[in-house]
Amino acid sequence: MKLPITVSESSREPIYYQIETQLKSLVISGQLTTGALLPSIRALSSELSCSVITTRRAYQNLENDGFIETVQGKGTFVKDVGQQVKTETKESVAFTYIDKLLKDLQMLGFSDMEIDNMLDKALTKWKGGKHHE
Amino acid sequence: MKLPITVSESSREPIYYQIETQLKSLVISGQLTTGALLPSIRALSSELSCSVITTRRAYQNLENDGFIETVQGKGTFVKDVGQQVKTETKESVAFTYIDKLLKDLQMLGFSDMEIDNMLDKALTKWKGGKHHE
DNA sequence: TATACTGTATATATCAATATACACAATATA
DNA sequence: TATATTGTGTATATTGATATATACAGTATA
Repeated sequence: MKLPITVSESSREPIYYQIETQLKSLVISGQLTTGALLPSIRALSSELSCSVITTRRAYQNLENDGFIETVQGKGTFVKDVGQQVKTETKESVAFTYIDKLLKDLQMLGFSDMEIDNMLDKALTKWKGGKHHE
Repeated sequence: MKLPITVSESSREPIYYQIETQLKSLVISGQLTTGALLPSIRALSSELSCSVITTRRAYQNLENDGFIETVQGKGTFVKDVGQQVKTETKESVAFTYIDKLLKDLQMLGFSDMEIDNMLDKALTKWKGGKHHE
């Protein structure tokens, strides 16, 4: 099972955190359903060209947060996450992301109108080009 | 001279990098002009409740990138950055930020229309509430 | 019962952040 | 006009977080 997860070497966020965040997104968005078997830490570390310890740490943090469950020798599985928790988490995370973007763009010196225009343009391009990349 | 710089303790980006990024934004947005004296590494570290070494590292990286210049015993000053470089950097950085947001929102499972609506709403709120915070 | 797959634990290297002592430049003041 | 003081940036040593390789242990299956 190959998951749509990527890590950026140039990002300053820890690799384990990049993995953790994306896996959490896959769970709360429903792309990974309850009981699903996740890739083994070895398979994932090979896929992402990182250490087993790094994928392990991501899994462990998610287990501590109640999103997944690991069983020695068997594998790691998605736990049941209530629909309400999913929705609330999604919206909360989305708000945080958007808010940060607006702050960053303002600090770069863009006006409200410029921000508006850039977002419009980016969205149009995004909708059109998403499936060809 | 108090600069509009903040560091987030919960962010997983290194503190020196948060400072570096925001200072660079202030320079390329023109909010800090050529020759301007930056706060001393001690003043800034005190303001941000971090170590002198951390602010120092941000300044040093910016010096290596040609944005500022430090003089032993005197202080740190903004270097002359060409208008073209400023504009290009601004647009490039903005594009990177927006692209990342769209990717993140998609991974959270939002549809194009939902993303559109969320951004619209956030922008409206942003324009209205910006000056009251 | 061998082997091939799971997750787990230990030790090591590098990066991020810190406190503290050092060196250079401007300035107040005796 | 010395020189003490206070402001700059700089260098060293130490702690904690991040990432790694490698050896260990549990589980399923050929």
